[in-house]
Amino acid sequence: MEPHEPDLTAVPVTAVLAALADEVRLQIVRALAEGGETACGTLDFGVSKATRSHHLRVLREAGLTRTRAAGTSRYVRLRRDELEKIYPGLLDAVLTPRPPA
Amino acid sequence: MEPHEPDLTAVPVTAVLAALADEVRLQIVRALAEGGETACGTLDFGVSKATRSHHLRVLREAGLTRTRAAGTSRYVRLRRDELEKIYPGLLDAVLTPRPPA
DNA sequence: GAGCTTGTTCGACATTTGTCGAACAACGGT
DNA sequence: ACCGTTGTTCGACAAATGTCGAACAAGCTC
Repeated sequence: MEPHEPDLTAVPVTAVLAALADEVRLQIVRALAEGGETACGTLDFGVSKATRSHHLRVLREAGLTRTRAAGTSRYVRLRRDELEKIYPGLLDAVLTPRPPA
Repeated sequence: MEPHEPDLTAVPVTAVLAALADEVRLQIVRALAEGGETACGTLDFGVSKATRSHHLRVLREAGLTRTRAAGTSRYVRLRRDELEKIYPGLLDAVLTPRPPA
């Protein structure tokens, strides 16, 4: 089945925000922003495989990531350009490790 | 009791995003962004008083709004400047009615 | 083909969240 | 002092959400 990667314009803003409003998913997004395309297995943040898979699906269905299958692995990457186009500044606002107080 | 309006730097990003990741609260934020300081009662989006009060508290405790009491009313306003300082671009990215596809 | 690796899916479960009505509190006007 | 207006708080409840282990699926290697 297709990985269900929606058109970003078809995803409600609230869904995008909700996808980012989780500590684990934010860590994933930060890792992807820094490391580019990454194998799922590399994204280990202290949760089980099942939970990680769940979070990756949420991100994917919110239009934040794309997934490419290769062998037994799956490679995930951020849809930065599209995101920047539709929600300019969003990622930067959220990704900066510690915003200047 | 004080309305519990936290220092924005003390609120985790996920809490800010979660506060924005709700349709009703987004409508409230949009109304505040457009209309400036607004009486609670004016913010009617088809939910009960109790629910509206709940949403306003979530926004306040996420550091997004400030509340001022006057008579029997309470006036709410967006903390735009602080928000812009700590999460530059966030509000704009979220507030624009329909971003250009 | 057997076995290992890599992920997804399937319940199950506890927690959180959005919603409401009702009760309560504070203030203003008559 | 009463009453109406404006909001908050208190359960209660249903729905959504994050988490896990176990089972399953798909691919690679020996």
